[in-house]
Amino acid sequence: MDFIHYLESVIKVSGILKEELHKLTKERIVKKGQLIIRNGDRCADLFFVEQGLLRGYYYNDDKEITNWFAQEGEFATCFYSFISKAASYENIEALDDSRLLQLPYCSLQDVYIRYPETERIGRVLTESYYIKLEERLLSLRFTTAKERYDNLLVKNPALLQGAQLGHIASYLGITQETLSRIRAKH
Amino acid sequence: MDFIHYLESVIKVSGILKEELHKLTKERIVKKGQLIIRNGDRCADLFFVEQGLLRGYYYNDDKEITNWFAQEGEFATCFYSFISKAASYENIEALDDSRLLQLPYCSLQDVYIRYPETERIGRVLTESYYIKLEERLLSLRFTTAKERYDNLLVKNPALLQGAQLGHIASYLGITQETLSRIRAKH
DNA sequence: GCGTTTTTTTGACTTACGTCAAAAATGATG
DNA sequence: CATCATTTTTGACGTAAGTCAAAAAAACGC
Repeated sequence: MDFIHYLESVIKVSGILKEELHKLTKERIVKKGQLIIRNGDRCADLFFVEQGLLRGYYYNDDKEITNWFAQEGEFATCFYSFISKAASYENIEALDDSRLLQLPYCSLQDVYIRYPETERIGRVLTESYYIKLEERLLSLRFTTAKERYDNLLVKNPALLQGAQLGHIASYLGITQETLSRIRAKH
Repeated sequence: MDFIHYLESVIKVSGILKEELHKLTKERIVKKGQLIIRNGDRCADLFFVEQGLLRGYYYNDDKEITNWFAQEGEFATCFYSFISKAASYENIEALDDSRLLQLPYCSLQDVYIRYPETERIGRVLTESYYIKLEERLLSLRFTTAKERYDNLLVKNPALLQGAQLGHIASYLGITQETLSRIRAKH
């Protein structure tokens, strides 16, 4: 799924807008292990993963906590920083050699103003991310560590290949040790 | 803070749009204890609390879990149901005699289409609710029960008047018993 | 004001998961 | 392929908060 196709699934994208977006958007190739956003910096770009895998994480009490993964065909950004223009508390790291599209905040705002119909994309996307976050909160609060792991195993087995145990564990809200014990019992 | 003033803080609201919104919006008076949305029903309205206090809650394992409170000047809806048109898993209850403004989903969609600049309100509002939810998740995950209570005490003392202990407790992600013990130690 | 229901508190006990530490497995590098 | 670093597993023990149950306090209806 490429960027323009994704947008076309949400709104009609005119030829002019397509061209405009193509101009504003920059392709970026990153290597496995590369840090794309460092916490403390402002995250002023919206990324779209064309190929590869990204991880958003932060530190809590000196421990790395993975907040999200972005797989091919998904958006990625430090949402809080991107929206509020404040410094990011998250880091973004490439877990694989990846090809990204990069759209600066100011370009996006510009598009919003010049093509008001794009506000709809922003709204619909944000709504869908809200729903996902709500589901995540419910799952962290009311399901056991094992249920969350089993659920991920079913819903996103690809992730368990690309990311390592510690990343998955903190993403699921548990320690590495606990996840290892869960796996040991099949 | 009334509805129109709130909107005006986000975008310019033309006279025509104001009138339009006034026409589409219905005032609704509800009594303390009244159920406004029942889970299983679709929540097809966006509410704005002009006066009073609402509570959104759901059941998990036969236990009531308070998901949010909406105080004066705030919006309230079963977000998931409102966005997706699916049945709501939440209930909405008035914790006080309240005066609400009620805007139906279809009217809102209509406004979005006829006044594209309002998409911006939808987007900005959703963004701000996303950030709040993110903060909520972090707080549930990384702070102790006592820290969460102390924090609420500072940030929203009014809530501790209007709502009862059980509501507050499940909102903070703890049991009533635990919250009672926290309070006992000043 | 008195009895009934609802809400809050207190107590004894349980539990899922965390912590700390060390061993085993895996993988990268010259 | 031997070495060193990183990742995963295993073990012993700790703890914040949950559960169940019953008493105390507050709120409500008549």
